[in-house]
Amino acid sequence: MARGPSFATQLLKGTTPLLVLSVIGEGELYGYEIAQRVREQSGGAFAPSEGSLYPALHRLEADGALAATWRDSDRGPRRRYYRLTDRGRGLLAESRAEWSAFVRTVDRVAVPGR
Amino acid sequence: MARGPSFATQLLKGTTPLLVLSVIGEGELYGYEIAQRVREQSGGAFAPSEGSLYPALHRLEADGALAATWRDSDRGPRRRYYRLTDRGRGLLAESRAEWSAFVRTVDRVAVPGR
DNA sequence: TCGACTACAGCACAGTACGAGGTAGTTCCC
DNA sequence: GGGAACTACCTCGTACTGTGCTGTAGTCGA
Repeated sequence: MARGPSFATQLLKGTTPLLVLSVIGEGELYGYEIAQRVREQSGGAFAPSEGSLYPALHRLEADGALAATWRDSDRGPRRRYYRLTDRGRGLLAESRAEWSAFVRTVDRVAVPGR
Repeated sequence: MARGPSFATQLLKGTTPLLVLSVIGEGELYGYEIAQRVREQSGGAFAPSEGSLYPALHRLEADGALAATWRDSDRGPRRRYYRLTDRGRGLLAESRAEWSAFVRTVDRVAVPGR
């Protein structure tokens, strides 16, 4: 029957930068912690894997939206802390606006009675 | 600066089946017409390219969500008309529910004050 | 005859999510 | 001291999907 990935899995594509920027907007965080925040705040619905989280962080850093610094931990391996740059704050605002517009448009086509 | 595709382009990934099922739910349509409907109803925001529309239709047909028949046109090439099957109607309802849940969850993480 | 539009299809390419694997430090318990 | 479990980062191969381009083919108007 040509079973593919679930609909929800496909929807997830593209929202990672928005989610990541959003949680980092709350304060300086390191990678592992970002994944936990997203998982908690989404009620367990979103659990970004390491294979998608770390590349996304690197892309955002390369784009100048995030700045990062290594710091030792008193318990466990060292951590790479990320914070929003001015550019990142701008990108977050833009991304939120684009997300809202996107939702309105999909609803207009796909959800009856709107 | 590692410029990639726009945020909105990435978001689009995964919504195609929902949009396609939705417009076909309004009545039997052929491929080219489906693209036009989506474009019109989205106010021009979404314009599915042929390279993504036709594969999506074929996938949905292979999944048993759509049934199709060839018919001659009185003007121009023949057309392949698609209609929802019972399975397709079920999938449309499911997809709408998943979409709504997905939006609520993203909003919870990414949109402040909700 | 030529261009524009309709209508379908296939291909190479690009971007992203995931799973699996690797490295390395700490903690706890037997 | 040995092993499991957890923290924490990273990279690789794979799968899926959207796009642009090309191809085929019919109709229509200048």
